[in-house]
Amino acid sequence: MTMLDERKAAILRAVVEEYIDTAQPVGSGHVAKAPGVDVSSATVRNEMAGLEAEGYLRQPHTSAGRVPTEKGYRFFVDHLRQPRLPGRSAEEVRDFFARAHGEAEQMLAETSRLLSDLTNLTSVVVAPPPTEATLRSAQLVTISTTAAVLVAVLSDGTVEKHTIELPDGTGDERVAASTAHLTAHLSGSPRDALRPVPSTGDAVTDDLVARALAALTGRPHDDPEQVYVGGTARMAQAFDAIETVREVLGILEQQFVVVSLLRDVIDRGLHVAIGTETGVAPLAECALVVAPYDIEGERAGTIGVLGPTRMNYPQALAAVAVVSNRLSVRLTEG
Amino acid sequence: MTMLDERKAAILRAVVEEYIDTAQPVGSGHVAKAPGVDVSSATVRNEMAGLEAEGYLRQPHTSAGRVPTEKGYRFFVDHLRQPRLPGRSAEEVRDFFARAHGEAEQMLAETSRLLSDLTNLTSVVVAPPPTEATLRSAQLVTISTTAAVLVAVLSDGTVEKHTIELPDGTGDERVAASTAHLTAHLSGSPRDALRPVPSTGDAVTDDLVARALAALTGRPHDDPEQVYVGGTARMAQAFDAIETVREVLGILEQQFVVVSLLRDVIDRGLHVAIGTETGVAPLAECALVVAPYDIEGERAGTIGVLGPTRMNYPQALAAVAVVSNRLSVRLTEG
DNA sequence: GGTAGCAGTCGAGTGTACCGACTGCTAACA
DNA sequence: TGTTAGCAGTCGGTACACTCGACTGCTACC
Repeated sequence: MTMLDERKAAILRAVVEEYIDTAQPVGSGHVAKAPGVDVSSATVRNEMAGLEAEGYLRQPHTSAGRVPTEKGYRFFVDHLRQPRLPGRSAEEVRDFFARAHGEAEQMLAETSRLLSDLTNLTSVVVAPPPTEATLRSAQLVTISTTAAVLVAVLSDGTVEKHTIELPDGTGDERVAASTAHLTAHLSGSPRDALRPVPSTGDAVTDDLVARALAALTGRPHDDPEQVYVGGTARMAQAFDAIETVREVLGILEQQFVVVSLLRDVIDRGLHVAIGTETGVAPLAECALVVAPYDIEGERAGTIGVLGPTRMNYPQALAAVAVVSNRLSVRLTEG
Repeated sequence: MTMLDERKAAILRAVVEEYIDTAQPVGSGHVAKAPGVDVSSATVRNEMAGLEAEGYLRQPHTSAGRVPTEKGYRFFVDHLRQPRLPGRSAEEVRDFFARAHGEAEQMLAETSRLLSDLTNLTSVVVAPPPTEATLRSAQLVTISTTAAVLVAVLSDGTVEKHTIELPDGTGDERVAASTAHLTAHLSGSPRDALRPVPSTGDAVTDDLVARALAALTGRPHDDPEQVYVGGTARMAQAFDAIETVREVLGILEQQFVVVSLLRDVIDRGLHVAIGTETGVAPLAECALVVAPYDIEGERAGTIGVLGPTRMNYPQALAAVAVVSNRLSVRLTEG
């Protein structure tokens, strides 16, 4: 069922490659000239008819060449031998991670740009979800007579910030007391399961402590997983139907959709989702290449590129794979 | 020179309004029917010929209607009576700021979405530049045996985070000592002019303190002013030339360009920049409506919308004005 | 089983004619 | 003098016919 004889496979590959290159339906004549296909155009025609019957190819109109279907692209990527990144790009990646500096957030944003540059596609980088880290420190800092900032540092190095309104008549000493109290009772606790803290014996201080705790506990619908999208302009060159561009950009603006899209694909064990495989209707003409990255061996986040179904899969797969590897190393080393 | 008699002004206004509405060159017949123009199409033709000679209008082809030039749009916006936001939109803004919650960053990101929704245009929100705030607190928190996080809280409530590598053999007590030392000597100092701190008498601690200070002092090319761009998909409906969309999206991806563009416009004392007035070549077919917002009476950041030159200026001006006002109030109150 | 060649299909490109929406101009009019 | 009606002219857009070229499927032959 999923098997094709050697010759059909070669012909299918030739069609896909040519179509990726030219974006034009490809005819038997071109295929016959392709390397790896050593038969006449007539034979190619016969085989292509078969491939069409089996759903790998499709004819936009009678008397036109063939275009790959989703199934055709799927076969193509499934039978790709492991692709390598061209030397120049590999070097670019190396350079990037050698020069890379700064905090994780910034690195991820720049990684998005890198991916987009490498592949000439739109790129998506999903930051690691809020970890199950433990609290290392919680500090209240007075900002004005009525407000303070609660700064919480987690064991994974992330920092959370919340603005807290000060109860009337809170002096510096009570703020300090609260900080001490919070740190004493909370440090080491898992971020997601903070225990209530005992009373301090002072009502105002208790109030302040409660407010801080509430800020840490109740996280309403903030905390949307952070996602960095880069190279959206490239979407506009990929399609000539402006309507398609609009729809895809619309999807990309909905961070939540993007995040769950990537997660879904990964969860299904895929590296590539083609057209309707993405499960998102407006992306019917797009394909997505993804890879997870790790921090200290643990699944952390996901990176990927999004482009038209007729994108350069070998290049995209190679770029995503290499970048996710390097990124894992970089983030693990710190 | 910049004056037009009453009738010409009415005709120009009619042309601009009709063109904004239909995106089609408008002919004398339509203008003659417009409210406020009570002359025949023949007279309109005569006047339009004049307006064209003076550079307010332009004919795409002989035998086509007229289209406003930049100068035409400029006259139109300069002679707009102060526009009001339609009731429904005003309500939307009110609701938004009533519901608004969370930290400043998140608010700005959501404000960008709001603006884009109100105007159906691409929106840009530039966060306040790093302030001249003073340091309130600097705390080092150990994350692992080799790394710590430096958390600095500024008087304006912002929090800065830097990862610091720990010198070999730094124990908790030295980290604590460093924190104490930094806080003691730096709190109250302006963020941008941190003084060197005296030695602690311990070499390792001094090393650690120096590293923290370096992290605070040396900010290489991080710190690009934060900017939130929303509704880029709407750019794709605004133009039918895909090439234009691509160019504009390309510009919007360069945060630095966007930030300085807005700043330039504000500095020139403008609220609206039309076409080449933006000073950015690829935006020749775009117009930008901007307004600054304040925090406690001080110029803080800028908001704006970007759209085609034939955008709905009254709506855009009203939306930007109202949102910037409300935002100022909201950010000042805290 | 593979191939050459032929008949047939259909999109894309081209030239022509026509229609409609304009304009500028001129002559009449208040 | 300023306004208007009407007319001649321009030109983009659409419809249509036609050709051209790139395909295909099929059949007959090797």
